[in-house]
Amino acid sequence: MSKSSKNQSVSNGEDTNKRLDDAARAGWLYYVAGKRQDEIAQIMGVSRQSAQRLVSLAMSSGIIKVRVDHPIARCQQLGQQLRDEFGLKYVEIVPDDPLSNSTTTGVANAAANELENRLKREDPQIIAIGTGQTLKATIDLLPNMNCPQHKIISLAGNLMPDGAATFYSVIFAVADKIKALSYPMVLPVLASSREERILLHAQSTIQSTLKLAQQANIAFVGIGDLGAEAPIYRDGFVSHKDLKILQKAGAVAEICGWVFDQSGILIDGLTNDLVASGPLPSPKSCLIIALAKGKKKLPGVSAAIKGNLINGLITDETMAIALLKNI
Amino acid sequence: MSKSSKNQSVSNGEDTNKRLDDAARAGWLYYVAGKRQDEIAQIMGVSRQSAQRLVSLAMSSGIIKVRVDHPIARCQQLGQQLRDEFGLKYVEIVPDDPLSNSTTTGVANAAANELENRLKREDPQIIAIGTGQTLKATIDLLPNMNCPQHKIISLAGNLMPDGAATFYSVIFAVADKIKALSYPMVLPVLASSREERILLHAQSTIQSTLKLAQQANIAFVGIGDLGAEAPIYRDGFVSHKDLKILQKAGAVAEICGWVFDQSGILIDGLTNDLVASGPLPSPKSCLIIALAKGKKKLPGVSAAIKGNLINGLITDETMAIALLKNI
DNA sequence: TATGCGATTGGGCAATTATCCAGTCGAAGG
DNA sequence: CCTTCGACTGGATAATTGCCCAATCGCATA
Repeated sequence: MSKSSKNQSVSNGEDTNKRLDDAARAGWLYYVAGKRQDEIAQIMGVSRQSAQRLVSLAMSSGIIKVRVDHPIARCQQLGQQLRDEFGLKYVEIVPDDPLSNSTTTGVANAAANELENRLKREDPQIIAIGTGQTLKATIDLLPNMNCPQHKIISLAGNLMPDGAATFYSVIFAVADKIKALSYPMVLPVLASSREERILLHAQSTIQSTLKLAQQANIAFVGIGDLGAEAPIYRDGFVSHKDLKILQKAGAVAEICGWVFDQSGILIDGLTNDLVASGPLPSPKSCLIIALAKGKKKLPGVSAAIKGNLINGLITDETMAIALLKNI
Repeated sequence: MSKSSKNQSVSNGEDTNKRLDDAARAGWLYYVAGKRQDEIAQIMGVSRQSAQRLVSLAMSSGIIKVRVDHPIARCQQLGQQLRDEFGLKYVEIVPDDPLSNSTTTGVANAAANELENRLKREDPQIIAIGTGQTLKATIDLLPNMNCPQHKIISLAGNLMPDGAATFYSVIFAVADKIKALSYPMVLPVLASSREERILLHAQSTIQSTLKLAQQANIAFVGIGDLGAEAPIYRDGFVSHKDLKILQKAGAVAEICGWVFDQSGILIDGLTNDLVASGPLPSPKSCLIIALAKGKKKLPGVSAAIKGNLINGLITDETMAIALLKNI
């Protein structure tokens, strides 16, 4: 396993490996063995500052994974209430973080945890993945694994309107990390016309990916709001004009590009006619977990639950409380 | 972040829960959300010192679990060499810790990790557990889980010679933590005579436990040295005189009370005639992982491998290197 | 060989965290 | 009602960690 890998770059490769190796060792000594940084420096024969840098690198490069193994009562209770109230199959609530406005911390960790659990299963799983910031953060938190028995399916198109492959990395990163078969959707998020969509979907590779997506056991999706800063607008998938039209039509959010109203009903006739993603998996056969944090997503989450678009949720306390208040 | 933390009063349950809950939240904010302790203090409405205490409690009480997700090259390589050289099925090497003489750090973590992986499986596992300090530390590191599908079998007697239940806690603690069926061996480690052993083993509950132990899929055992500070002597299971006799007879170590010589061959006729533990599971059907760290255990580990008593090993770099040198 | 450039290093110091300690609170008991 | 005891608190302070910066190193290029 640890053979000297073919050097990819003259200056990097070997060197970077060595450094990460040292970082891992330093991180181990610090977090597992409980050494102080100056002790680590002594053990590893470097200066204290270098030891500090290694420990810090270990943490920031994700070598060190931390999890909290305690049912935080309030979160547990909120989760149970949500399950009961809305008939959700899976709910995970993470603690609030009032001083931060990150929309991923915590939620991404919890999602990575659940995803990892799935991946540890021996029976082959078909795992569908949407796109978005939170999903990206989730994958970043995933450890390296070896799971050739599973299949990872991209649920949404991965291309930017100009053909660039920005979000590509989500599905590729995950496949790379866990050594599973991956099925990306090499498509734009929205086709430029109904005809194009038909053409795109006629491709045999896309056909089989779409088919697999319908058989997914579990799906992780983000929920995009449709406010002024809507991700699909900000990322250039829909024009400002189209965004306004969607808002007028009562659209509150989207999942994998599928736009829906406050009752969770897909809005026909507008951008939904162009969405290149396949239909969302059926909540009857698939656990569809939405990752959502932040006030802006409340209407979307609420609607997605009402419309039975999702049957699982990972969010934070504030959202949980708001959902329960809205009943 | 090493010393202190001993306040484990047996007082008010409700109160302790609340405190642990707060600790979990503080730990989450600190390690997952990356807040500073004064921010946590502000968020949770306590003084900075109290926040510090909560974070510290979260860590020392094991609510916070840390793992290193990186193949440390040197350890990987040593592990592979050991697998190849001795035909072991499972080897895990943890980094050295030259400044500490703990015999559990690292090894216990790695064992807890492997055990946890097993427990996450859905197909029912029969998991056998020996006794000893390292096993105890391993269980302490295990998170709470819910695995009613598995069975946990105690491999060795759990009673002190005077009937006290000192090591009881290992098997009970594990069963409690993971909600699995547990089969303790309510026996002394050594019977006082051959006749007593027959009597003890005739009990139907013991019978079924012994039978289950033979069907184990995986076993975690410690290796006890038989030097002047031999655990089975120190803990009062054998007298000083018997220890001397065993040493004279060429005994180098014991697993679950079964004493063997430097070739890993069980020594007949002495204390082995009194061992209340059932026979060790067969390495043909069971993955028997020994947990061993520390120079004193080298002869024992080497012998156990030679005699095919074990087919798995979790140890540290020093031991690994020493084993490879001994070939 | 000299030179430029980016990465790395360790000193110095600020920020953060850990611990000491005396005072307070509350429960248990006289 | 008072005392004792143990746990908890916050102020003060020590210990540890994080970061800036100038010096240096490694290396590719002129």
